[in-house]
Amino acid sequence: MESRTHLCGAVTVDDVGQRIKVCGWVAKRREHGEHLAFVDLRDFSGIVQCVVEGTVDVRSEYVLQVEGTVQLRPEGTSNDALSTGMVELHDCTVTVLNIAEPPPFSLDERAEVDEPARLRHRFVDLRRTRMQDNLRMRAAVNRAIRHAMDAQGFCEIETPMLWAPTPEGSREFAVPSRQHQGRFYVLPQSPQLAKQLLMVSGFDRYYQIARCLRDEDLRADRQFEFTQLDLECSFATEAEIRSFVTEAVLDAAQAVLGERPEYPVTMTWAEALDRFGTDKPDLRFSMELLELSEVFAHTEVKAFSAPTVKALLVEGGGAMSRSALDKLVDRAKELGAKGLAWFKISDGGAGLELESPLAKVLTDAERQGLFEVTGARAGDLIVVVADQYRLACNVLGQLRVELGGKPVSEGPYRYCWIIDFPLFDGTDAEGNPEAAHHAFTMPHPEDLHLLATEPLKVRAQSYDLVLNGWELGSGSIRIHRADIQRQVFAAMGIAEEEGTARFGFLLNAFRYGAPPHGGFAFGIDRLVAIFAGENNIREVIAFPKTQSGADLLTGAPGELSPQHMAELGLRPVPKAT
RNA sequence: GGACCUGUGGUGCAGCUCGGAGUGCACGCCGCCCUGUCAAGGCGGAGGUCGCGGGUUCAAAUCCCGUCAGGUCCGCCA
Repeated sequence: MESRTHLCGAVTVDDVGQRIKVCGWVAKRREHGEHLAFVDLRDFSGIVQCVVEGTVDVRSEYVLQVEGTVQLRPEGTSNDALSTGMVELHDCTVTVLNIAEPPPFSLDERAEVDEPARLRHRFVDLRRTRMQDNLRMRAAVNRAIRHAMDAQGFCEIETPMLWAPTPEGSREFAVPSRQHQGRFYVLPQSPQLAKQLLMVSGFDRYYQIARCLRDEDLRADRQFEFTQLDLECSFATEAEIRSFVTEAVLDAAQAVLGERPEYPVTMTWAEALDRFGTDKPDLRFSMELLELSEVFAHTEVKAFSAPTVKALLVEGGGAMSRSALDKLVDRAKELGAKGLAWFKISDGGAGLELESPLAKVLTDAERQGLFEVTGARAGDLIVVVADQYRLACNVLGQLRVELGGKPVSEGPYRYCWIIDFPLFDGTDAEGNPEAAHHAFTMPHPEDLHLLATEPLKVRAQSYDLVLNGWELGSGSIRIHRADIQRQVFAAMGIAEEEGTARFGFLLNAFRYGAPPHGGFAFGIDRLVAIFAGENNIREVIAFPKTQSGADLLTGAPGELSPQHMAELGLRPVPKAT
């Protein structure tokens, strides 16, 4: 005899009359004296009500097997909130499979629980419907992605977790070697180099749902360990690669949301920055950046004497209090702006009027230009940042989301592709351009001639996928030819020997017939969080770490025994005081 | 590395400005009552190092300084 015949949430009116067995945890017990008691039994699928004619010695979260007869509930006692609300179990034989202490917090969905408490008792927290649903949704997303990649001819290949230190962008986790004391493996920040080697090997289309590790500070959307769909393919154009990824993310959405989101729009990096002030625009709302540079081109106002003057129109923002505006100014400064000018718009009878510390110093033409460009109406607020172009865009782009946006997880789901990124993003301490993506990114063919002369103007064949203002991932066409790689290294001030030292095994492999190739990787944690309606990826990770990188359940990071340390050739350094 | 917010019985909160006995609310827990409830209901009870340390004061959950933990963000994250 099997121990259960039905899942709790799957008992229906079709089962009426049958003798069935269910297993689960006691969600709730309601006693009505010595003749009647109700036990709500819960498993991941839902709750079924068991009617006990008498008393029953069970408590919350006891683990039970209940054998009972399915009956329709008496007239007027059905419960619409339950999938099984029309039925209940009678003549129950209750077997206590295990007792349980009272849970450390309520498992009821309506209860708000302190996150540290949830993390300390994650095994209980994961019993809750929310977490069950999130992790099962994650499994469904993985399944859909695997299916999509398989259907598009990709081959799943695993790559090592113990890899060689290859200083790239992010800080790597190091693993000391026992057999080679004083030497270290690192955990991969991504399978980037491995998958490029696989292209040289002729695997043509590779993918992997890969764990990546980066020893950088944590955020709501960042954990040390995260999971990416990592893919690479040979002999494919940039557009083809984006199409492969698009299929995967649209299929994933369809699998868990039941409908296919709009096909992603494609926008250049330059356009995204100009219109939305960011390379990860949230396209669910407009409120685009407004260009005031012309209006203030010859201004006497010091605050606006800058290469770029841009603004946001906050409809209805005129109602903001002075202290709220002060906070906004502080926020702009935190984001790097020198300041933030604001103008409340009101109707003065004879036309629109400005209320602002700067209202008096504007000329009539500037005032007029401000109204014309923004199209502001009474009750609105205009905020203005004047600065270098990139900075002004970035600050307003961030404020745009904070003033007009909504949580990332709320629909609709608006994917977009951002293309034509700059190859280099600023310069390092020695004035050398730094790779925006990585050092193997293929320059835009039309811009190759600028590499030596104006490297910061070179566009890259790289592309990001963005969903509702979150960067899901990025990819690029890689450099497969040694001559172009030399040019890029030269532009970055990397001597040939240095490039060889850092990436030697890859460059060496490229000498043996590297095909043209490119790829992509996107964060599955972020994708699932958005689909699950969560604003934090910890909610879609079974055992996440806190912002300081601690695991409150296991106590990690922990200490090693002196013996273990010695075996690894490690000696604790006294803490600096 | 930095900014801000939070920390009060098992859980969620109030109390903190303006110092006066661990004061209050809801849930949970324990006991009793209750034959149709479903976040059941009624009565009773237990449960506290107010994160920790120091300072001010006759007196500190409350004011000050430091520190720890958690969160959000800046830096960082090719």
